[in-house]
Amino acid sequence: MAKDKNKSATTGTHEPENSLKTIIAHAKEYGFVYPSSEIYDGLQAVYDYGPYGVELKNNLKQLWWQCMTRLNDNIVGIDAAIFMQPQTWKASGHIDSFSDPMIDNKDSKKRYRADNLIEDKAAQLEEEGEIKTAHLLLKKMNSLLEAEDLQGIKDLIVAYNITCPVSGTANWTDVRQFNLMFSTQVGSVAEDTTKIYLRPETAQGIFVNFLNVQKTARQKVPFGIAQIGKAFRNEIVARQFIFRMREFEQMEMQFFVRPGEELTWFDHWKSVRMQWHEALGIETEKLRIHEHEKLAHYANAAIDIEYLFPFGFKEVEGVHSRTDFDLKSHQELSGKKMQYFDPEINQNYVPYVVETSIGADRLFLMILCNAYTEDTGVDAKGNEKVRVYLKLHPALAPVKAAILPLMKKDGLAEKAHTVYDTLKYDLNVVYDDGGAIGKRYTRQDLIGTPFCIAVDHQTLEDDTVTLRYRDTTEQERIKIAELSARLTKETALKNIFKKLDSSARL
RNA sequence: GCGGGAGUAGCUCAGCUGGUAGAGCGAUAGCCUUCCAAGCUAUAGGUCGCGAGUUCGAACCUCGUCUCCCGCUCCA
Repeated sequence: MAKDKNKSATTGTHEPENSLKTIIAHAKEYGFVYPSSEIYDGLQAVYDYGPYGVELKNNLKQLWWQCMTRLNDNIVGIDAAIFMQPQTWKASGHIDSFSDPMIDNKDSKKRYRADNLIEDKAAQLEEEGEIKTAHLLLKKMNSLLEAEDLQGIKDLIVAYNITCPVSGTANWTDVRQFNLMFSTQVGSVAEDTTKIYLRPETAQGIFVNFLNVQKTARQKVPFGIAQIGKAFRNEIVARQFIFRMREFEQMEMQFFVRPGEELTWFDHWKSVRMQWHEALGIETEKLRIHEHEKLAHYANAAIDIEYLFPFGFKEVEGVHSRTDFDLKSHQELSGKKMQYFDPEINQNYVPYVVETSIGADRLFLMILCNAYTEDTGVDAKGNEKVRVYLKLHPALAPVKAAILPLMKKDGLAEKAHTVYDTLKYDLNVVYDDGGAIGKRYTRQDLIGTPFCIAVDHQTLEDDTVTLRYRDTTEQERIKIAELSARLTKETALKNIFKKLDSSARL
């Protein structure tokens, strides 16, 4: 990309609008997202939220939480621990499927699961009539896998002259274990420790609590459990800013239904969640549904809701029909019944589960990308300039209003402080009297503050102020006494979720 | 993991064939100013990503390393 030597932060033309670089730079410059431990060069795929970032993220979480638990009287929340008894991950399949021996071919640059390569070779040998050799190979492989002897597996691949299907060569790297779960240990004495994992998804905390919640919240199937919490995955390649992080936050809702009714509910949640994204103000053209062709081991139907990020359509939320896989395997491994007695049909069963799972960080990124706006106009001197602002829904904006005295003198600052004081109990507002008022308006535009309140000389006479709208920069005069009610109304989360009718009853 | 590109002040960048760092903007304080990054004055800020090496001398050359971006790969 050609560099423009005359570009500056204020005149604006730089990377194409909405390029990921622009978003990252804006997020860092204006206090939304910083690289983690940046003074030490950061840590790959880990980020921290700054003062405005955390406000925006909290607003998003709150919106999701209220849409789930308030709009649906049969959805309740929990907050489960990040650490769980390790058996949990055995039952969920994460220990088996999240840890694979991988090998790369140096010529074709292709990566394979080492065990798959060997199995393919065995199948080929069998076809060629070398049944004994094939069985011996598999036997060797299994004992090596059990012993976690990665070098042995590499040796086996070399010994049997297994080649890359693409390049045809046997120029392999070493076999490496890619364990996608982070582990640590409980217990302070080294010999006495137990290996535990940082949860790779929040869902299992819901499943293991299924009966606790059902009984104590006196819920009847169908009902749902919602949770917001951190999850951790040791991604091999984690990139694209906060899109794929090693530590991330999920907002999941597991909806328990009668067996056989799961696909109806799956369709229900699919459309409810899609409506939710539209209610946030995302244009329909930037959203799409991706149907899964290859289903995960636990699912019998699955879709992703994708958003058109600067780097293409990518998943923001998943809706999965997880069948009774999770509850059933917990039932088997723990020996505890994970069943519900349904009085309507007089039957005991393991409920089926429909899951909605959205990444809070991905949602945040979607909202940020979608809000970032560059308008070209002219400045006070008549030069062309680019006005950058975040077109955030007022209910989501980190700061709801800024109170700005036109000047510091003539008692305007003092008056503005009293306006600030009347609003601070109801809303996240800021006071700013530094520099010219135009600069202060711009500062607020850059962080997406929907309203600016200017205190001028007329205010001293009649107790009115001007209310400036971020998107149009237009102003209206309003009585100070009416401000609180007006702003509270305009910035209420209710404005978003009252558009939704997601009642989870059919 | 592979290939390509990048890293100098908060931001955007300049810094010639090696000679111990600059600009604009921003920030802060004051003055001025009744409304969209205005003006004047002053102040703060950088072991040139980090570590080695070559050299009398390294932001600049060499090697290593970390981080980020783009493409592929992988992954939910």
